[in-house]
Amino acid sequence: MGSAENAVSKATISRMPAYLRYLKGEAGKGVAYVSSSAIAAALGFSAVGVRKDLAPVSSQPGKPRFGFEVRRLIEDIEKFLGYHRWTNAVIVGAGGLGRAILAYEGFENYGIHVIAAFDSSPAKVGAVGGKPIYPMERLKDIVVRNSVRVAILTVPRSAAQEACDEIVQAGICAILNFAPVYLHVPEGVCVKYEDLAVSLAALCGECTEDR
Amino acid sequence: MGSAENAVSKATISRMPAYLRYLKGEAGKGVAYVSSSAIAAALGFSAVGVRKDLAPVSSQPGKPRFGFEVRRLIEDIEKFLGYHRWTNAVIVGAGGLGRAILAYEGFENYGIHVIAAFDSSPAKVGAVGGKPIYPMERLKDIVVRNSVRVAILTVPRSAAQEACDEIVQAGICAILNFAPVYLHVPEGVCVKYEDLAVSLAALCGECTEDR
DNA sequence: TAGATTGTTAATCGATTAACAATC
DNA sequence: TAGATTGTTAATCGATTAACAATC
Repeated sequence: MGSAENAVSKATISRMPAYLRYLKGEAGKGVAYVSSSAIAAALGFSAVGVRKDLAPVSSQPGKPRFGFEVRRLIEDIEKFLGYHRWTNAVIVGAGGLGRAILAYEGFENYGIHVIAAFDSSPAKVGAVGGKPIYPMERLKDIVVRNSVRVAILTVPRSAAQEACDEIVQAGICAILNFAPVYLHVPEGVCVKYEDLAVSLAALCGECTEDR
Repeated sequence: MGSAENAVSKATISRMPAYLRYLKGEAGKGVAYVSSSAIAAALGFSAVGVRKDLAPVSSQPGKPRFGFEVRRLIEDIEKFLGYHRWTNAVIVGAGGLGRAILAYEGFENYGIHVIAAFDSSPAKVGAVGGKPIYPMERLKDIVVRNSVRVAILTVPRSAAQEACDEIVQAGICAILNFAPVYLHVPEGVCVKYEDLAVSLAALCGECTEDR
């Protein structure tokens, strides 16, 4: 529990979701054990790399001749990634994307409760998929009362910085930003840019590059 | 034009969108020149790193005492990232997320035309934001006719692999996958996992970690 | 036992940082 | 000119790969 984390590199952490996806797929097919080389082949990594990644995360060493126990490893990675601590999140901006995310149920698997959305337009107030959409005025109140730490920002580009300021004002410390704008935030607040167009453009690039 | 790219590292490329976002923000404020140290401070990078990143991309070296010309640099980075070559894309799965993305106009800035969506349910056929939603049967035909190379997969988890197979069958070579499932694809097809829950969970982690 | 697979130590590779000369 | 800022060469750092002993 020391502050010097047990030396798991960022690169390793970034690969964990890929392991998790693959392992869940195998578990679904009823596979009980999987070797590092099988994982590596499926994911395009090296087998040694896989073992090195899994070593500090797995609660039980892999068994020579068998490999890793799939179910147990899934459990370990989820625990490692913190999917077992629950976090409350809100959505700011109830347009098409915001509403789609509000209705999406997949977050629960990752220990995230998306509890509500907010929009400055009164016309948008209401509910989607059983979850409420409130007017912006209520943001701070609800954030504080539910100790929400994370916001998903899905307003149009032009409204992004203003909405961001309100979010920060409400006391939120992490923003997943879908607006393609650079956001100015005070120190201590982290922003992750989830720019669909950039992702897609990058993919196009990769696709074209190797021919 | 040689196949050995002019040595721009992957790490450098991954930072380009951040530069672009920041520069566009400054351009919007009317700033004409910006120094590497200003960029670095705003983005949390090192000034030397910024200069090294920009050197191979910028068509004109930075001017001592001034820095880089904002407008020109934006132009250069966009060109470098290929936002000027147009690519056609389609969406597979016209649920909430698929429709939201279909209606989203931001892709045009990145040289991407999202031309249509497809869904296996006849009830979903129609249009959103002036763009058509076709039945899945028409996928291959339209992909071939418009030489679509990229697909955005927004079907539910359970339908993902099957839809993916159809996409690959239609001749697409890159998939942006929003379903939280590991996809099996033939060699040469690249898949990017855009797992909202993972992004959000990672953000929560970062947010919690440093206290 | 024999063989497959693991975990670890050492070597390589790539990217970042530090130091400094070049330039407007 | 003086000073701020650039681009580049060398040193450091971190992550990946290679080699190999340990294990069921």
